[in-house]
Amino acid sequence: MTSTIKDVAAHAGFSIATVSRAINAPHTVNPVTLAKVREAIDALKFRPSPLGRQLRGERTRLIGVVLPTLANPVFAECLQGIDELASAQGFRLMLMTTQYDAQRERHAIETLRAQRVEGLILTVADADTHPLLDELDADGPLYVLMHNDTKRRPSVSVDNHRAAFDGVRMLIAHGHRRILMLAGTLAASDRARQRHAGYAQAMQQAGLTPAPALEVDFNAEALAPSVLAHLSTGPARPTALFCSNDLLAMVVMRGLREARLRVPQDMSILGFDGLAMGELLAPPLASIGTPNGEIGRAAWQRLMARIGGDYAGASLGLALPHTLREGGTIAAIAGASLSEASGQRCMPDPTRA
Amino acid sequence: MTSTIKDVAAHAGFSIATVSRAINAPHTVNPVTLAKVREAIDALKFRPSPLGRQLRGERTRLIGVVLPTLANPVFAECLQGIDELASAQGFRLMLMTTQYDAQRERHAIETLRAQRVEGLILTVADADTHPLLDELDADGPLYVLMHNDTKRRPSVSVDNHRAAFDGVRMLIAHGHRRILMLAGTLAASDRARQRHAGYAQAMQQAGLTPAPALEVDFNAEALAPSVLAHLSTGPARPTALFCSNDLLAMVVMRGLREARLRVPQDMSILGFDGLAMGELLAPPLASIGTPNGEIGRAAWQRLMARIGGDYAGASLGLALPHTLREGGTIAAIAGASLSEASGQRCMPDPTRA
DNA sequence: CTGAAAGCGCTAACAT
DNA sequence: ATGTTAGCGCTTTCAG
Repeated sequence: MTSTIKDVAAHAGFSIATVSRAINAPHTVNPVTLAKVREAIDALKFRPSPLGRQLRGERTRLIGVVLPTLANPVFAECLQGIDELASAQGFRLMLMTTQYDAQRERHAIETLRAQRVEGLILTVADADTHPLLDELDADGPLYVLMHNDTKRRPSVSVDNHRAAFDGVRMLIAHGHRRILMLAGTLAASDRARQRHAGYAQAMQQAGLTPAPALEVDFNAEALAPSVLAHLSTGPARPTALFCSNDLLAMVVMRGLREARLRVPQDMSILGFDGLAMGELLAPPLASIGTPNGEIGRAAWQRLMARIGGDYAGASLGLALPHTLREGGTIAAIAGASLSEASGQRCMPDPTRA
Repeated sequence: MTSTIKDVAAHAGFSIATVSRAINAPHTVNPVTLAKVREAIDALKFRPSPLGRQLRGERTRLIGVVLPTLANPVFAECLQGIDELASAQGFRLMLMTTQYDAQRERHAIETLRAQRVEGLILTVADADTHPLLDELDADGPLYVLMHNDTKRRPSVSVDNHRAAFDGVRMLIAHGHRRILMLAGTLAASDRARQRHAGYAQAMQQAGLTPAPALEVDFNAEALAPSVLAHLSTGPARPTALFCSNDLLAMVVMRGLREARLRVPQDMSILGFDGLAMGELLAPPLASIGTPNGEIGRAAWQRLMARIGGDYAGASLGLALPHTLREGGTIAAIAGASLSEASGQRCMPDPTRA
């Protein structure tokens, strides 16, 4: 395995150029020669080193992937989707995670760039205001964003605004009037912003008053007293919570249980992400679903399109359809008209596609 | 960014060798020169290409990671642990997944090897009988296994036999006598075998008869009729199920619910993995926990030790301590003595450490 | 159809 | 302290 093209050439009795051709353009070499070279390759268990090729300035067949974390299955699923296509097409993946940290984002991109990746698939905290992406636009490599919901850059996501809007409308159709949105500490991300905007629009459209998102500490064992106060006190307490992601929704559900609030009788819960695991909860978690594997695969295809020179079709944001999973965590409030709830079937906004 | 060491040299008015030294051994160059070179580096936004270094035969600073899948949080967590240390130490990770497929395992290892990774961290289906690992032992690169529980090779895991033994003993201490083990379709893995052996030993030691593991289709929506028949019929039906992993346990819980069997009143459930998510279920899933992040980090450290030439300490299997999470999915059977349950505190077998 | 040689970006002797 | 040069493994003109 430490054998090089030189060894093969010597073993076969030809020049390294012929060996190279035998590998990369078999039809240009004499069949007899070809056979001998192949024999030598087998005998020496030779595998051409990508390093040589890469250095030679050709394609490195390397794609960088930058994700916030793998602790959230959303990203693990995306990566799974990417990996599927990548390995089928003979590309290698170089992975870096950022923990939502801007400095680590910068470092990851620089490292990958230095490694001469041919393309980059990434999820950043906030795509619109990201100077690094401007740099990438300026002098490569080509990239595609995942889950960053922006019109200004090549990306694959769902329409977060619309998705949240649909979800909250569904809560309203179930008779809820006091609906609060809960967000993780990462309220600064572009998707969190857009989900809140969707929430606000749905509320206003129904003549209700949206509230700012309430920040919840993700890693805490129980819900903070200040948060609980918002949820359980008085006649004005919310009857439904829209959580900006499923992991958060699960933590909140546990917190509520510990606070002796029943889901969904005392509080309805709507998550965002559609994690498969949510369905296994009791009651099964209602959630707005994103097709993560599909997002990963679509991001890959767009990246390949861009690398192939197809800038026109692949330069803008692509919104994949979201789904609405109506689990057991949503109760209807007495007297509500449910007629409004049906008929809204989760289409992406066509102006974004 | 497409600038090379040559460009910098030209810009600064020195030779490429001086530039190289300025980067790799700053103290050996004249401070004034150094300043000029650095200025040029900044001006051109030059970052040395790892490719050149790698080809030069130095360290590639590349580590390959081979995992069955990222859909199971167990592996995502391991990867997270690895990534933590890797990025802190300036290594890059190349990731490949195998979907438990032997051919893909082979392909992944060959690809990574061709890329000249300095080391490999992997989880394979069955470590003991794996010819590829013998090849790796023979001519590198160095590797460490994760979650493969074998004495014969460098690995980091828990003591699966002992862990299953502890867990099943706990079930027995709760008064259960008819305990069945359920396994995913991957019953062929080394860990599944050892978990079953642990189950069998605990049963026998209590004078009970172990049964072969019952295979369950992971991806099915509901439990197969044939499986349900095993679980729900007659007076000899099991009162407790030991599931070979948490994902399986969750699927089984849903299946039981649909079959109108209550957990834990009608059936107790014990999982394996200790996924954080299991605690959010209702009732919270009892499970044997593996410290996945820690396993990833330990694997990294062993690999680094081996690369550093420390073969003695890092060449054998390391078993990290498992934990026993007693969730709400386990009910006591009337008349059981619980005295036996306490006192067993999840230590790894000292002969393995 | 095959070989010789240049060069990708870099490091490390070896010279100066 | 700095420059010159060879060479890592490979692909690709350019000659034969």
